[in-house]
Amino acid sequence: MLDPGEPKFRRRKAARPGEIVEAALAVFAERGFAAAKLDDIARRAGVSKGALYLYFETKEEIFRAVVAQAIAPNVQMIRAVIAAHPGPLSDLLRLVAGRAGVLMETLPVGGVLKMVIAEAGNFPELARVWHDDLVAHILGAMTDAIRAAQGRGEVRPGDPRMYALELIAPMLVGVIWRETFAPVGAQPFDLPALALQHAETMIEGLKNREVAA
Amino acid sequence: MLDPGEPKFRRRKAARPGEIVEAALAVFAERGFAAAKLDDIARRAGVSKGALYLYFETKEEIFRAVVAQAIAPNVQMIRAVIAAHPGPLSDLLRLVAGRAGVLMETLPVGGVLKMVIAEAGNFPELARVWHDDLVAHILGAMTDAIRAAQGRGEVRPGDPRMYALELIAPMLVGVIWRETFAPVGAQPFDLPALALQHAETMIEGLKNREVAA
DNA sequence: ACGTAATAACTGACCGGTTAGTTATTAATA
DNA sequence: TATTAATAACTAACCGGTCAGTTATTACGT
Repeated sequence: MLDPGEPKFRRRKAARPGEIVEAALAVFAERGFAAAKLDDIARRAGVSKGALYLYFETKEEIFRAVVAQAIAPNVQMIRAVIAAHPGPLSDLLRLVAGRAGVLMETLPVGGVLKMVIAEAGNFPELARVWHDDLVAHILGAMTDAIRAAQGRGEVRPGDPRMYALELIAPMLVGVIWRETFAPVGAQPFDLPALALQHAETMIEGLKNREVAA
Repeated sequence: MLDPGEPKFRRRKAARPGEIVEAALAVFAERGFAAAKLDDIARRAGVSKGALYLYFETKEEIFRAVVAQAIAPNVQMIRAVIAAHPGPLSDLLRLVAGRAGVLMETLPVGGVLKMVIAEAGNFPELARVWHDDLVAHILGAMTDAIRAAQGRGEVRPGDPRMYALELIAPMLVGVIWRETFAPVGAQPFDLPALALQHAETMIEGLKNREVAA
C-alpha cells in the first residue's frame, strides 16, 4: 500500500493557498458556511486541518478568500462591457449574451452565487462587497447602455434599471438552477443557448416601434 | 419587573406549532439551517427550547415543516394558472404578472427560496419536493401555454421551456435581491412594477411577426 | 360555588457529540 | 544540520437534544 520510498507529504508553500481556496469553494458551495467542516476542506485540499492555519487565520477568512477570488476575474469582463462600443443595443446584447453563456459554463459562479445568497444574513458586509464590486457594476453598465439606447430612440420607454434586471435574470436563475435543482433530477438548461434566445427575445421586446416624431 | 399576577406562560397547544414554524422561517431564512439556533427560534416563538420538542421531533423536522407550509398555499395559485383560459397569451401574461407581483410582496417566498437554494446540498430530497411540487408546475404550465400559443401562431419559434424561464426569472431574482442585497444598502426593486413591465417586454419579445403562410 | 386532585403544557439546567482552533512533535528540504 | 512546512493529538466552546421538575388548567367531589 505505502511505498516506503515515497515521502508522506511534500512542502509546497506556494501552491497551498490556491489549492485550499479551491477545495473550500467546493465544500462551501455544497454545504454552506456553517455546515462545511474544516476537516473536509483540508482532506479535499490534500493537507491536514492544522495546515490550513498556516495560511489562514480563521474559517471565516478562508470563506472571504473564496468569495474575493471569485469576484476578481469577473471585474475584467465588466470593464469590457462598460467600455462597450456605442453601436446599436442589439449588437451589444448579442455580444454580451455570447460571452456570458460560455462564462457561466466555465466559471464557478453558480456555487459562489449560492454561497453569497445563503450567507448574506450571516456575513452582510460580504454581500455588500459582492454587490458593490460586481453586481452593481454589471447592472449599472447595462442600465447605462439601455438608457443611452432610449436616448437614441432605439428602445421604448420604461425603467432602464428594470430592463437591465430583466436582461440578466435568466442567466442568474439558470446557474442557480444548475446548482439547486439539476442535481435532484430536474431537467437542466443549456445556458449558452438560453443566453442567445433571451438576447433575441429582449431585442424584440425592447424595440421602439413608435414612429419617430 | 415581574407582575406577580401575570402567569409566566400560558397553555396554548393549538397555536404553538404555527407560531414555531413562523419563528423558524424567520430564523432559518436569516441564518440558514446549520447556523440557526433552536434557542433563537424558541425565544422568537415565545416558548422555551424544550417546548419545541413537544411539537417537533428534531430541528430538521421543523425545517421541513417550514418548507412544506410555504409550498401549500402556492399550489392553489398554480392550479388557477393551469386551468387558465385559452385566450391570447398576452392576456394570460398580464393576468399572471398582476397576481405574481402582489404575491411576491405578500408571501415569504424570498426567505424560503433562499433556504431551499442554500440547503439543497444538505437536503436534496427537500429540493426535490420543492421542485416537483412547485417549480416544475409553474414552469410546466407556462411552457404549455407558450407552446399552445406557438401552435396558434401567436408566438414565434423558439424553445418554449426557455421562454418560460425567461418569463419567471426576473421575479425570482427580484425576491432574492430583496433578501440578499437590499438589506446591505442596494436599491430595491418594485416587484409589482417589475412584473408588469416584464410582462409587456415579453409580450413584445415573443410576438410572431411573420406573415401567416 | 369552592377546594383540591389530576393532567399535561411548559421550563430550564444539564449532558454529550461535534468541530473550530491550538500545540507538541515529526519530517522534508536547503 | 538547521529550518520550517506539515502533521496529529489535543482542548474548549457551542449547541442539539433530554428530562426532572414546575405551573397553568381542567375535572371532580362536596
